[in-house]
This record gives sequence, structure tokens and C-alpha cells, in this order.
Amino acid sequence: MARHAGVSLATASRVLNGSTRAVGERLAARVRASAEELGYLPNAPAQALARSSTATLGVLLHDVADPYFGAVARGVSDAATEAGLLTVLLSTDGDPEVELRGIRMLHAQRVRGLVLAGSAYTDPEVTARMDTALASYRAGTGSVAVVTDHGPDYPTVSPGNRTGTAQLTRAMLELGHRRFAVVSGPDRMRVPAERLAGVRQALAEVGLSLPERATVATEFSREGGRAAMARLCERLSPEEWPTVVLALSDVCAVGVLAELRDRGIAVPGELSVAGFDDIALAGDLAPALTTVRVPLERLGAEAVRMLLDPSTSTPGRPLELPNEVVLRASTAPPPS
Amino acid sequence: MARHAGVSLATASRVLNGSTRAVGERLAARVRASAEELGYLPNAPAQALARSSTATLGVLLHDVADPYFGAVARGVSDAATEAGLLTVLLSTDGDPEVELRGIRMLHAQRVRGLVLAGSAYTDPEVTARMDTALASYRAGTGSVAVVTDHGPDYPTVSPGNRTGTAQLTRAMLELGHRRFAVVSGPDRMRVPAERLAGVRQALAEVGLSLPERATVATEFSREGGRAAMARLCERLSPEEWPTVVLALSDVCAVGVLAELRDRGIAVPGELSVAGFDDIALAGDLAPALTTVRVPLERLGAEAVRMLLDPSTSTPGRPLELPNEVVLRASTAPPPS
DNA sequence: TTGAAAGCGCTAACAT
DNA sequence: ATGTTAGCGCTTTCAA
Repeated sequence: MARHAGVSLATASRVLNGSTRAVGERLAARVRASAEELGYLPNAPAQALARSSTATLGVLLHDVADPYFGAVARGVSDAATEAGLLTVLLSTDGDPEVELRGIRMLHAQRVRGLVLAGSAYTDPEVTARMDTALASYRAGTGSVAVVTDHGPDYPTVSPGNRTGTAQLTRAMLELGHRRFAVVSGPDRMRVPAERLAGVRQALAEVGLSLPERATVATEFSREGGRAAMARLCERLSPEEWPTVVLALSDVCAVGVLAELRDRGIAVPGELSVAGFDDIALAGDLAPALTTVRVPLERLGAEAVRMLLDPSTSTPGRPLELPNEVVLRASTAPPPS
Repeated sequence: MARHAGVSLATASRVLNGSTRAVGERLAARVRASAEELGYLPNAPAQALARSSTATLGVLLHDVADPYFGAVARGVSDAATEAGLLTVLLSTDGDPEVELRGIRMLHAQRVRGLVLAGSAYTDPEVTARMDTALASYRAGTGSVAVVTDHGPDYPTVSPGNRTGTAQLTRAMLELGHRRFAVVSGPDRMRVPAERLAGVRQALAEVGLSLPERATVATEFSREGGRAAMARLCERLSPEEWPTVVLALSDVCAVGVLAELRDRGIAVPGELSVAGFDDIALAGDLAPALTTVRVPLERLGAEAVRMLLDPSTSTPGRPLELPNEVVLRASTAPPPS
């Protein structure tokens, strides 16, 4: 391609890929014409090797097909595109081992940055191994940002887990609810604990507490929510029966609603249900789901921004995105 | 790293990355130990340059956050992972220009294969440009597979657009419906036409036809469906009023349901509604959506399979995945 | 402003 | 079985 234009490799490189060096307009035009004519496309791996830096970002999440992570992925990839970067995506199913392997693969790819969504685990050994892998990645000029708290070492953007559930709980208290049940997430993850803490806090403010038996941990999935609701139904005696169940994620809430429908328990007539996230179809469910709206795509986009410009993030202080309780048909005052 | 183990670069390369050549167990162990100790990770761009082949796949789709494309993306990335490949994802919003640019970017990345989902456009000029870009990509040893028909030149996996809507239509006919309306997709896309053809065919089989005025084209989105339904309501006189409306995609159907809910039109009491795709929450909507179930993830996975092993696909004959009509609460016999 | 040449980190002949 | 060496296609000093 360079010889087709009758110029040196260096010159061709300078005009086709943004160099600081200026090139004469005559030559530049000739190079561009040749490139066009030959359908020349730069070899990105070669560029990456020469520049020792790629134009790609990696994102690790549980499942692209999940509405929550899908929206975050969209935010990441939009922000990446805007920054001229490509996004490589890895679904980990929330498996720490897969996650670890993913970090190493993306490190091997020398992606410029890494966004971790939903990778906060409770197991200290897992956390330590992740820290090690990430430290080594960062040592090689990669940068990291996380969605949801991983500790002070990482630029963090958070959906306001604690404040969100606290507000939601207060909204339910205002409706008149006093007996709460919670469908939480898996113990191995850190997010459910944060969200649960918000519920407990808001309850404590009015002198209430959450009975241990009214809290059940489950996977953050539709089936998880369904199973959890079934367990609650079987476990709780009539005196323990709640007037509202808080699912700590919308996809769980969907399962909760399905289980209640199957059991013929009216929502919100007999029992109110609320979720968290405001995923895409939350308002179209039967009944429309009360939830905490989180700017899902922004979550991803802000993570990318932080990662690309670390100066905009304060170490130790997560960027907490504003959230908002959205009251819909799945909640009502408790039955009298 | 090689010198740390006291061996040559070649030997190190041979043990760390699968070469055909055998290496003595003593040396191999030493190399592995050093690699481990130094936390060595191969530089993928350098490997790609040397091997002139990457371990990545590209996938182009409208929107990862859309339940349809999210599921397809999951299928692609799972199959890719299984084949030891990473997935680069690009959301194009169904914009042909973005799509074209995407193909070139992924070509520049020298991705091993390219999966196109939802990129079949009607505009012959767009199609020609895509063909050119893809031909040049393939000339460079990249391979392509498409989800949904792009013509005989590409290995194709299809959700059975025509047969699916035909079956759906027959199911509605069996319920007793005779007056149909259709919320179709954008004219610039090829998929809606295929799906519409299925409806027309099934109708023709019983001597019926679809009135032009009862068909409206719109974006394949919730808002698109909503707007389309509104237009139908305004456009159709009482005599033209249908007993069932077929939305040619589930996300559209969601909008249709929302609009009908707002207008106080009972589904399925006054009007039945059906969709296509069976996206994740279709069964949890209000009311649960009758639709055509498509194995969404398999769509993506099969595309990857074809792309990796072209011998398994027959040129000119798309692999049509089995689909199945799922009757739910949004459809019922017409009001008497 | 342009060109020549030395790598970037790896793989794959080719030797030994 | 192991080592030597010539690239892979680009960027970037360094000279001119």
C-alpha cells in the first residue's frame, strides 16, 4: 500500500493513523487515495503490538441476556464506541472461577480497560485472587472500573444499593406495611447484603426489624425468585405472614410474581411485591412492578468514563447514581 | 521469561501455547513454573500478528439491551467461549452506516469470524456495500455467518420467520379469528417482510387476505409497537376493526399491549394480541403473551458453529430452527 | 517534511 | 528434543 502510493511506510502510517507529525497535503492525499483504492484496513493486532496498547475494552458480567446486565453492557459499549474503542464481552454466570479466568484472558488481550459488573464476592479468598489478578493487570497499564463496590482500590460506580432499598422500604412503610419479607440474592455476592442493609436500616428507623425467617437468599434469577417465594410460603405460619415482599432484584421479583400467580395469591390484594433495578419490562408485567429505578446504562457508561479518566474518580468514594422509587400496581396498602 | 527458565524463546512458546512439537517433560515443567512465578500472560496481539489469526469473534446486532438480541448475543458468546474464542460486540441500532463501519472495524481487528444478526436490509445499495465489505473481509480468511436471511452467499441460521407466522396465523384462525391486523417492522429491514409473508400465506390458504389499511410498519421496539397500535386505533373504522393483532416481534407486542391498556381496550376480551420470538418475560406480561417460541440462544450458537465449520452449512439453504406457537392469555376466541 | 531502520512479543521454519 | 532466526504489519525514534 505504501509503495502503491510511492511513499515510505512511515509516511503512510502517519497519514492513515493519527500521528502528531504533519504530512504534506500532496502526499497525504495520494496515500489516502491508494488506501481507498486498495481497500486497505490497518491490522489492529499489529498496531497493538507496535503501540503496545489496544483500542479495546473488556467487560465482565454475569449474563448478557439478563435485562440488568444487558442494559449495563449497552452503556459500556456505547461509551466505548464513543471513545473509539471496541468492547469485548464475557458472560461469567456469576462464577468466580470463570471470572478469574476472564480477567486473565482480557489481560492477555491487553484490553485498555476492564469493567467489572456484578463481580463483588464475599469469599475473601476469591476476593484476594481477584485483587491479585487485577493488580497484575493494572501493572501492565490496564485500568479497571467496577459497577458495585469492590473496595476502595477501584474506581466505583454504584446504583445506590443501600439508599435505594432504604427508600423503597420507607415507601412501603408509608403505605402502611409493617410485616416485611425479603427475597435476597446469593450469599456469595456482596450486592444482596448491601441491599438488605438498606431494608434493615429503614425498618430500624421506625423501630421495626426483619425476622430472620422472613428473609430468604436465592439466585438473582426468575427461577431463583420463584423458588424463594415458594419457600416463604411453606416456611411462614399465618401469624408470620408478611403484607409485602421485597425482592432485591427485578428478575427475582418476576419469579416471585409468577409463583404467587400460580398459588392464587392476589398481588397486591393479599400481598404487595416490589423489586429493584427497574429493568426494561418491569412496568409491563402482571401486575406492573413497583421498584427502584436505576439508570442502568449510565452505570456502564460512567464506569467507562472513570476507567478512561481516573482523575475523575475519588478513591474510596463510589460514584453513587441517583435512584428513585417507582410505585406501580404491584404494591398497595396492606389488606385490612 | 524464557531466560528465567533457562530455555530458548521457542521452547517457552511451545510449552505455553499449544504447538504440535513435543517438549521434554523436564523443560516443560520448568517453563510452566517460571511462567507461573512471573505471572506471565501471553501477549495476544503479538500472537495474532505472528500467527496471523486471532482468537476472537465479532458480533453485530441492533442492541444488546434488547431481549431478542441479548439472547442471541448470549448464544454467540457461549459458543465462542466453548471454542476458546473471545467475543467482540457491537450495537448498531439497526443503522446500516454503523453496521458498515462495524464490519470494517472488526475486519481491522482480524476477528476470526463475524456473526451478523438483524443486518438484512432491503436497500440494494446498502446490501451491495455490505456484500463488498464482507467479501473483502472473507478474502482475508475471515468467515461470516448470519442470523436471518442475507442471500445464498452466507451460511444462514433462521428463526423460521415465514413458517412461524404462518403457524401463528393458523392458530388464530382456529380460535375463530377472521379479521387480522398486523404491526410489522421497519421497511428498511428484510425480516418483517418475511414474517408478513407467512401471515399472508396462511390467510390465503383459507381464502382470506390482509387489508392494506390493517398493516402498519414501525420500529421493532416497545415504543414502535405502541405508536403502531395508536395509529391502527385512529385509522380503522368500526367495520374495519380486527379481532386479533399480530405484532411481528415481541418487543413490539409489549408496546401494543401497553397502548391497549392505556386506551382501556381489554385483551383478549375485546382484542387478541400475539407476538413473535418468545423473549424472556413474554409469559410474565399483562396479559401473558401468545407468541412463536424461537430458540434464541441457539440462533447465535448455531451461527458460530457454521462460521467455525463451514462444511456443516449448505450454501443457499438456511438452517431453519424449529419454532412453536405458544398460546397464552393474550389471545382468545373473538368476542361474539 | 520525508525516509530508513529498529523494534513491539510472539510463532514457525529451519538447523542442529 | 531444543535452539536460532526470520518475519508478522505496524509505529517511532533517528537521520537526512
